[in-house]
Amino acid sequence: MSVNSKAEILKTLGDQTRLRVAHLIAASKKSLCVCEIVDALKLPQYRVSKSLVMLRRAGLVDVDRNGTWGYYHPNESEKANASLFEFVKEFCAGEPFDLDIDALDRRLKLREKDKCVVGFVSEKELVKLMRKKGVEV
Amino acid sequence: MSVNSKAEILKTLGDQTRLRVAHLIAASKKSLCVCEIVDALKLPQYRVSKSLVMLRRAGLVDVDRNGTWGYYHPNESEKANASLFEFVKEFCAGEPFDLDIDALDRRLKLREKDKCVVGFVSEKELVKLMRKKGVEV
DNA sequence: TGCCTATATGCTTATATTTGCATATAAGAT
DNA sequence: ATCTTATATGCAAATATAAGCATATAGGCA
Repeated sequence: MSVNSKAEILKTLGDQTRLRVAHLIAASKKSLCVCEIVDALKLPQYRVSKSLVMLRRAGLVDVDRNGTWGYYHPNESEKANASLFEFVKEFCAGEPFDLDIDALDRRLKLREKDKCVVGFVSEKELVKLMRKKGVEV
Repeated sequence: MSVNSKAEILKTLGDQTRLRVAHLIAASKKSLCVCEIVDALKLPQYRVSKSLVMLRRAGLVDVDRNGTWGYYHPNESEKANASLFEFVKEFCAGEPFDLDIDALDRRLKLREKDKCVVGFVSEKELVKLMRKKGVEV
């Protein structure tokens, strides 16, 4: 791989939004739906969406589409990515990034049969839905 | 460390010139003098110099100054950097980056008592000096 | 003193990037 | 068919960045 494409990968990760998104995808064992990422990071949808496009262009993530819903996960077809995502996880270990993971984990509790079944939800709605579902808030 | 400064580190590495410079510093066991880097990468001096400033600002490298000469090495005072440089070495392992290492190794043969004693030298001069010194070209 | 040489830096231009907003697309439900 | 919802994208403005060249600084040496 050229010097340029290696640099391009790091540049893509070198942005707050994209790094948080990539870290979430790296750290989560599941494929993540866009609205789950949006809610976990509390960022505008278009920003997450654009970040995902760039991560995809850099060959880092891939998407499984299921109707309108898109599930993002590390792109395993590039075998170098395994260690890259390991690095991202380690590099982002600790305080500020952990909070994203926590928020994601809560949000994932709304899944049914391991699939996302709601779109964006505010914190208030999230709590309401968790109560209704009977999961720990 | 904030999300921002982590992203900043990756952004700093996400540039062809800076990545090549960082890789050279990561892969070399020795502190490298600016002119050695310039010659190994065959890039304009100001470009290498500016790259080093940015790598330093990002906390990645540090310099020991010896008169006009500057010797750059990984900044060990940030303990997270050890694994970061390990990553850079692995990430850049292989073809295009290896050529930089080869060029550096040749250039380092001109050192005396492990110190750089010449400034920029062209390929032609390099060969001449190596012959004069009696080292393998 | 004045001249080299190693390295850093200021300035300019061209180009890229980020952000935000509005809107498009497209699938599903009523 | 229409409405809603999930996701993507086009555009404009503000800002940042990279590249190149010229020049500054500053140490060592004649």
